[in-house]
Amino acid sequence: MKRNRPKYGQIIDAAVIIIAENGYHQAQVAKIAKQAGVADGTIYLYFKNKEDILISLFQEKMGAFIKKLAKAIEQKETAAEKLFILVQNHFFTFSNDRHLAIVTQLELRQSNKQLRLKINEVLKGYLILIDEIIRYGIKRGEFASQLDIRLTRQMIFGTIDETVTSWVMNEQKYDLVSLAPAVHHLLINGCGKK
Amino acid sequence: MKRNRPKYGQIIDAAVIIIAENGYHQAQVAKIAKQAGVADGTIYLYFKNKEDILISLFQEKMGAFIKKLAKAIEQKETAAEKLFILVQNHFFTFSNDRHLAIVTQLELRQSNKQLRLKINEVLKGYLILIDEIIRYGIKRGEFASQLDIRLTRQMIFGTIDETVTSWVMNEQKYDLVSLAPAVHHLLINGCGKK
Amino acid sequence: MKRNRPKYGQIIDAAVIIIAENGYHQAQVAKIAKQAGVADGTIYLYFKNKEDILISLFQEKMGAFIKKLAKAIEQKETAAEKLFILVQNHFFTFSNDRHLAIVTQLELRQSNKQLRLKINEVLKGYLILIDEIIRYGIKRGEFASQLDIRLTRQMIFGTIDETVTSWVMNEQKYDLVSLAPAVHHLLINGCGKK
Amino acid sequence: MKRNRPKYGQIIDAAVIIIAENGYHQAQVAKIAKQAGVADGTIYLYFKNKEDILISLFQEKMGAFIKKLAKAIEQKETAAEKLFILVQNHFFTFSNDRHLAIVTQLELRQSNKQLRLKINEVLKGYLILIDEIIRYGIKRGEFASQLDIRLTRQMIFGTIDETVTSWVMNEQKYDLVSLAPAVHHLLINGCGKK
DNA sequence: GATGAATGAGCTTTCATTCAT
DNA sequence: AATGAATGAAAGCTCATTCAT
Repeated sequence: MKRNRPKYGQIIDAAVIIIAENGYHQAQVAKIAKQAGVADGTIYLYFKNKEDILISLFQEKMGAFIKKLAKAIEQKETAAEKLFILVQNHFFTFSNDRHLAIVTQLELRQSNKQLRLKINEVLKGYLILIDEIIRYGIKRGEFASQLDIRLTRQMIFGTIDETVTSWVMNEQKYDLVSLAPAVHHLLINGCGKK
Repeated sequence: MKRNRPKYGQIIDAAVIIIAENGYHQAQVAKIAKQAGVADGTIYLYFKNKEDILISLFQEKMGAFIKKLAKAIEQKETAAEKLFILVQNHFFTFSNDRHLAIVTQLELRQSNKQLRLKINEVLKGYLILIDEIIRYGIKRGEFASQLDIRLTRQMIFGTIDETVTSWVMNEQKYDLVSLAPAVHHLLINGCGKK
Repeated sequence: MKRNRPKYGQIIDAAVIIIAENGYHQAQVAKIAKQAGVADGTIYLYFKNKEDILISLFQEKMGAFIKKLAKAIEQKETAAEKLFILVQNHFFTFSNDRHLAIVTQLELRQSNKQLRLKINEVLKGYLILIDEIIRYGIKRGEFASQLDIRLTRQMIFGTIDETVTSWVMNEQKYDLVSLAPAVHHLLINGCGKK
Repeated sequence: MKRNRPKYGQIIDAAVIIIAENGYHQAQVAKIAKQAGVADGTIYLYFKNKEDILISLFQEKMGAFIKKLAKAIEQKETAAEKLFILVQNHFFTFSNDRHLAIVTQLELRQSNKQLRLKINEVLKGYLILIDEIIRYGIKRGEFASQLDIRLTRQMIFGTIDETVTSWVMNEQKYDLVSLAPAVHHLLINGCGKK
């Protein structure tokens, strides 16, 4: 299996760095190959084409994040706690990998519709986690019973995403993780019973 | 002044149509020129370069929207009403100009960091409107006094933006404006006192 | 019309020279452009792609030759005379444009099936001329009445083509035109009544 | 001797199949290796490079054919009979190996001048057979004494070759062997005394 | 002898921008 | 002011060949 061989990960990590440092449109395959310490052609032994690098990158990095997140959420008892874990983990993960933050929040969004559809496919796993928390919260009576699941999910995801994007565009110059409680509070309020 | 001559608006309107129908990366200057009914070279009598068309497009369209929005908000008494007007106008405006919705929510986000910084410059006017509502709501005692202005603004903008983007990506197949009350409710909850 | 503007012919003539001198696989677009005295991109204002240059080249050069040939053949009374004109003109034309001879006899045959099908389309006009002479000869009683048209055409074309190809592969070091009478004699014999 | 080891023939046979089914330009070494059931690198234990496979292919296949042909021709008494055997055997051989027919008539002609010169080297053996028949026919008084050997050979080879190529390009949808008598008749006529 | 992962040179085409008319 | 023909830089991908195992 290709994705278990060391060069696979090497190339993806190189892509993250090159895209973060040069921008999406200046991230030529040749640059990525050089950063990964392989020949240009080697890239194509592991990836179908350039787009495939980007999709794989997103799948690997976000997939791992979502899996870790799902486990952490499971541990918690209340919907409020679960939502807090989600916000905090999200902020923590991107704080710890600033290159990845730039790539997912800014650069990968410059890709074409085709690629973004594949990215959304991956994101679906994340959105499902949010949906589950909302339903759980309603069932437990923590959240208002008349909540529209889709809109509430859009509020939660939109707020978190906008917060991270703002932080990245401000060149990550304040501490993101410490915002988690306040953001969580806003969201809980939004979901809460009046 | 160039922006008062008829061809200026003609070219911007052509750009909106061409980008919406062909996507950002397939919106060549030649196509825009043809749609606008001018020669390729004529574009450069009105705009410095291609990026300048896109920035101007955003300035013209969003600028007009923000101005209109500011006036409508002024009319309302309470922060909750003001926020409702903001949400509803936002949804209404994009519902009525579906080309513009595609361009601002999907296509223009594929531009490079450089361009997006300029776009954010324009958006700042919109964000200030949000900030004013939040402050006004706190001052009037409608909103919780401990609200973090920036985070709250990010929640409001993030939620609205995510809602519109989802609607565009779902090919605008449901009614966006009718979501305004529910979205407003979520946001007011988020801002509200416990 | 593009094919009437001077650069159209300029590029085709440049392609003939470059292909003849460098071979089909070493005839890069950049080389052709340079030889034609235009920019690389200019090529694409006149031709859809590289293959289109080659097809157009063949159409222009062979098309003109076939047209000229048809006129010359018309002038002659007997099938034998017509056939002689065909052989002689064929040899004469390629003798006078040695670059073209190399391109059509050697280099263009290295193209892919796709291109060769288009080339055959053009050649059809030539083969029709041969067919007409054969039918005319049979009708006039010059040629044997039981001749199979297709096979006879293949003999005539095959013989002429092989003769020219041999001459080109021998680096054109003998006089091709002076072979016309002997070749004609062979063919007439082949077609003749016993 | 390498050409006596089983993998040598295996690779050549694989090459014929791959080239016939994929075309010259789509016949990558990797594909040939896979078809032959060997590793890519193994090819280079038996052949100097890719071109060497093609030359060897032609040598092996055409060499065997020419040898067989020479023997068959020897058996016959008259030049006319010998020529008939040649035409018939030629048609028969390619009828029976349609892959080989595609490769020699269409695909190998897409090779570069270099390779075709080597191919011509092999073909020389075939052309010599033709020459011998012509000389024999003249000597025996069957053929016209003033025949130009080279031109007559070009007529014979050109006619046969064109007939086979046409048959291949028509997707081999008629019976080639049954054309032998008519083709033979044309050629004999061409060679004959008036 | 056999393998197959790795190499890296090489080329067509697009398109924003210019400038002579 | 307006035109539109001409420019030319820039990059993803293929595949014959090698060589460590």
